[in-house]
Amino acid sequence: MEKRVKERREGLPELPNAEKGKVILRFAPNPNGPLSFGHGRGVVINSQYAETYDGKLILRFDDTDTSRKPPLPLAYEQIPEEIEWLAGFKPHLTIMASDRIEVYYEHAVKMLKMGAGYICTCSADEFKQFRVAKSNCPCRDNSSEKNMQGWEKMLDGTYSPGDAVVRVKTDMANKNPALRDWPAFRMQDTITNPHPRKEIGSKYRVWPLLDFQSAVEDHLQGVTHIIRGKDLMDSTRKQVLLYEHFNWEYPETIYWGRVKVHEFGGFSTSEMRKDIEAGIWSGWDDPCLPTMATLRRRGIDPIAFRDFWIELGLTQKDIAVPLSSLFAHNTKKIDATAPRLSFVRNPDAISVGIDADERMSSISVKSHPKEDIGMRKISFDWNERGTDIYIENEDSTANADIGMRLKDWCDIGPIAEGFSQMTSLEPATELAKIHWVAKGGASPATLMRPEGKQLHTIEGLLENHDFPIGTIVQLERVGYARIEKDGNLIYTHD
RNA sequence: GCUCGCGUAGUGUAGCGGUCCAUCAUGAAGGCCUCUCGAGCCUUCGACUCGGGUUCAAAUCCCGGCGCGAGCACCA
Repeated sequence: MEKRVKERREGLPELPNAEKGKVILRFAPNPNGPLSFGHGRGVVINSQYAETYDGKLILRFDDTDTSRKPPLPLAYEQIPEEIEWLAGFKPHLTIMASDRIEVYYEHAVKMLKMGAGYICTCSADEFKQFRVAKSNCPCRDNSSEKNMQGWEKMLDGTYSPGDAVVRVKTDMANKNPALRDWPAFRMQDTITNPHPRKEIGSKYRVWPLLDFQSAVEDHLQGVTHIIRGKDLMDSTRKQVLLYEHFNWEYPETIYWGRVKVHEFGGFSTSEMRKDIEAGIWSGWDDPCLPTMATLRRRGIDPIAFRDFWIELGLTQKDIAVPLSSLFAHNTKKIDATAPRLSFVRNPDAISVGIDADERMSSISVKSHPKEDIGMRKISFDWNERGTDIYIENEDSTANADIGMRLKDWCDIGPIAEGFSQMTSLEPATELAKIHWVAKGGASPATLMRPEGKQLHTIEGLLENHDFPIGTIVQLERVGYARIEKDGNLIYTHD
């Protein structure tokens, strides 16, 4: 009997009805902040499919809410960079919804003239009653002339925000309440809350809602496949009803479920923005925040982040993943190129006694135990008794009675009054191997280590080095860390 | 309340009627290797939400229950 090994599908599943070279995908974030951890999924999945099918990826800024989720100017610049970092290429086309308001207006007018939509002057509460009761609101019977008059009143400011909306006619008896005559346009007070893009500012009073804007734009751009969260399933259903009015064909749509990262409970872009402005966080790349900027800063490899998302796949299950899953991917990417370096926390000065004939001016240590990525040199200053080093307090107390192995150098005997005699250059296997730095060969540095919403700042002595800013190193017996601009360290992961 | 969706080892996934006493990764435990508590290698552990039905045959199809999540915003 032979055991058959079943073929296991690798990577993402095939896209339905996808023809190589003709696939058009889009990634449509709200630029109310730079990209978050969760946006990574949209970037990775869409860009991966674009590559696989030799298709196009459109970046669309859905910036149509000027008051609740106002766009952040910085985001328009940072998001494209973040996409390029993660996807490995620039979007083939970038669109801003705020540039396309008049196009949406044309479609609104078309819809009103067709009798497929109407101006509704009911309040949100009033309409809710109709929605619950499955009955038509009085505005539903407006003639198209009356609707056009209403539309003009919205545009010219006769109406104020809250007075009127444009609704898409579906069916008030639709068994899914979410689909009943849904709103397509509302008014916004752009005098009080101008759109942050200067060229838009207070130019428009009437703004499309996502379901309308996105639906029209997807059609106009020839989007063939929409990949979105399953919380948008009803959005798809609303849009399909709109497409039927226009006689358009809706793109293939694929959904993913909700992802929660254990370590990051309860962060939203709006909340982060508020807290950054309040000074709670140092910026969008604060070590504690679940943003792509922070991931980059902490030394997460973009390929590892891609692998992480691709492994999660495209299921509609709601999942909760630990950050360690991403870290496992990252270790695979960075370990081979991460130079080893010693970082001594809670340093204890130890004087090491060495006979004069065994003193060398320096030793050379491999930067990586397996890979050939160079050597580092550790120099010593000698005095009458020997030389001074620092080791972690925890190590010196734990091993004071028996001595220890100074990794890559020598064994030392028991420590008494800050002094220990070197016993051998060759390692005695029974001794604990600890890391250390030479007195003149290290400089004070801090290691920033985020733990949930807490940032721990660990002081220590970092072995001297000449690695450039941004190098990801492995601190012996501590973990991976990235060298920051000021020479300090930010913790990557274990 | 109405509507929609999901439910495979601790976690995440593959499988989607027989080749499944169910894949792979991660995790945990043990071992090997190694001058790091890192990497690598090996072994082990561990799952089809429940109940009916259809069928010669169900993780896979159907119905119901249960659990979880989402939508019903003049947010995206």
